[in-house]
Amino acid sequence: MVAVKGSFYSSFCKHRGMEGSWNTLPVSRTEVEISTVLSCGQSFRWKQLESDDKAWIGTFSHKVWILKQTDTEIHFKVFQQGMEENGDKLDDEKNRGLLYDYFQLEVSLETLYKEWSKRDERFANLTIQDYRGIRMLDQDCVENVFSFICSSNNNIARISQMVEKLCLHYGVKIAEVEGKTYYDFPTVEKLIGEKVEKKLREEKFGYRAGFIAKTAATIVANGGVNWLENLKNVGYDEARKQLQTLPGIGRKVADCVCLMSLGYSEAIPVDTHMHQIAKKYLPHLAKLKTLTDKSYSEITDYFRALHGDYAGWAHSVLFASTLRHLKKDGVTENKETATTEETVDVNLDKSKNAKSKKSIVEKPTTDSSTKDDKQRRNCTSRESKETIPLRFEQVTQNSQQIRTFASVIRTFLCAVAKV
DNA sequence: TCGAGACCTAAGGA
DNA sequence: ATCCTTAGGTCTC
Repeated sequence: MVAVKGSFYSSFCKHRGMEGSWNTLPVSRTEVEISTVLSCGQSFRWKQLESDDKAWIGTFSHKVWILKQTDTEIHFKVFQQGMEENGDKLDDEKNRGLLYDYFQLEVSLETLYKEWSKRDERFANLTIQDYRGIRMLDQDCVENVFSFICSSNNNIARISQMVEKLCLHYGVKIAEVEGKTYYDFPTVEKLIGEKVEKKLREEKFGYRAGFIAKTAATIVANGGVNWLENLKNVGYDEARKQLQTLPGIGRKVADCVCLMSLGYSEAIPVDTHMHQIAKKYLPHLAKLKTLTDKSYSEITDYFRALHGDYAGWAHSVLFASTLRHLKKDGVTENKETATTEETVDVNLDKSKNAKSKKSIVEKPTTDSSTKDDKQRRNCTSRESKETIPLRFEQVTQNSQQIRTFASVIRTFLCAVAKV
C-alpha cells in the first residue's frame, strides 16, 4: 500500500470510513483529466464525493472506486465485496491495472493530438490548452448498452437516475461508502421479463422499459454476455449492425456502444445537435428534415476521413472540451449568461487535411477511405481562409451546459465544416 | 430512401 | 398557470 500524505489529503482521509490506504497510478494530466472524462457523458455513474468535491466516486469492474488526481498521479481507493481480506500487494497491482485499462492509458493522447493537429488545424488553433486529458473510457458493454438505451429522448440527469435505479433494483451490492450503498450494474439475465418491464414503467422509464427487457432477452437468446463481448472481434461495421438488431438500439446508440465499450475508436455517435449543425455546413444535407441512415453515414465518413482511425476519440474530445471550457469560465450562481467572443483563424491547407494517414497507435485498422474523394468534394467548396466567430455561453448547472451543446458544437463544426 | 408521428417523463421557458 | 419544447433517439408506416 502506498500511503498518501500531505495536507492535500488530510482533510479527505479523516472522514469516517475513509481510513484505508490510497494507491497511486502515475499519469500526467496531459494524458487524462479525470474530472472531465468522468463527467462528459460517457459514463453515467460517476459523482463527486460529498465530502470532497475534488474526488470522484463510481463503479467499474464490480468495485467501487474513489479517484483523486494530482499533476503527476491518480490516487485511488477501492471498495469491494469481502473487503476484510483485501489489502495485500497483489490486489493493489491488480487494481492499478484495472484503472489503467479503464482509462485506456496505453493509448497515447499526446500522440493522437499531434496527429489530429496535423490533419485538422482547428485542433491546434481552437482550445489546445483546454482540452488536454480528454479520452475515451473502456466501459463494460452490458452497462453501456442499457445506459444508452435510456439515453434516447432524454437528458443526462434523468439518464443517470435511471441507471442508478437499474443498479439499485437489480444489481448486487458492492460496498457501503460514506453511508451510501453502491450496487453493481445488473447482469443481463436480471433484466429479462414482463415483471421487469412493469417495474421499470412504474419507475418512470417510459417506453424504454420495454426496450430494456426485450433487449436483455434478445442478448441472452443470442448467447448472453459472451455474444455481446464477442462483438469486439467482428469488426466495426458488423458489430454496429448486430447491435442495431436489439430493440431500442438505433444507429446512434450502437455507435456509442461501439466507441465506448467495444473498442471501435472509429465509431462516431451523431446526435441531434451534431446533425442540426452539420447540415448547415454540409450543404447537400441541409434539405433533410431528419437524420437518415444515409446522411448519418456521410457525416461520420467525413469525420473519419478528416481525423483518421481514432475519429470517435477526436469527436468526443472536441465535444467534451467545449463543455469543459464552459465549466471553467462560467461559474456563476445567478444564472447569468455572459458571453465571450473569440475568433479563430482558419487558414487551411486542403491537401494536407485530405491526405489519408495510417493509425499511429497499434490497433486494428478498418479501411474507411473509399469515399475520400467524394467527401473532399463536398467539404472543400468554401473559402480556405475564414475568420469564424466563436460564442460560448457561460452557464453553471450540468443540465444547462448540456442545453448549450448546440452552440458549443457549432464552434467545432463551424470550423470543421469549412475545411 | 425519406418524412411524419408516436413514444414516457420532467424540467425550463414563453 | 398552462402550454410548448427539448432532452446525447428509435420504430413503424
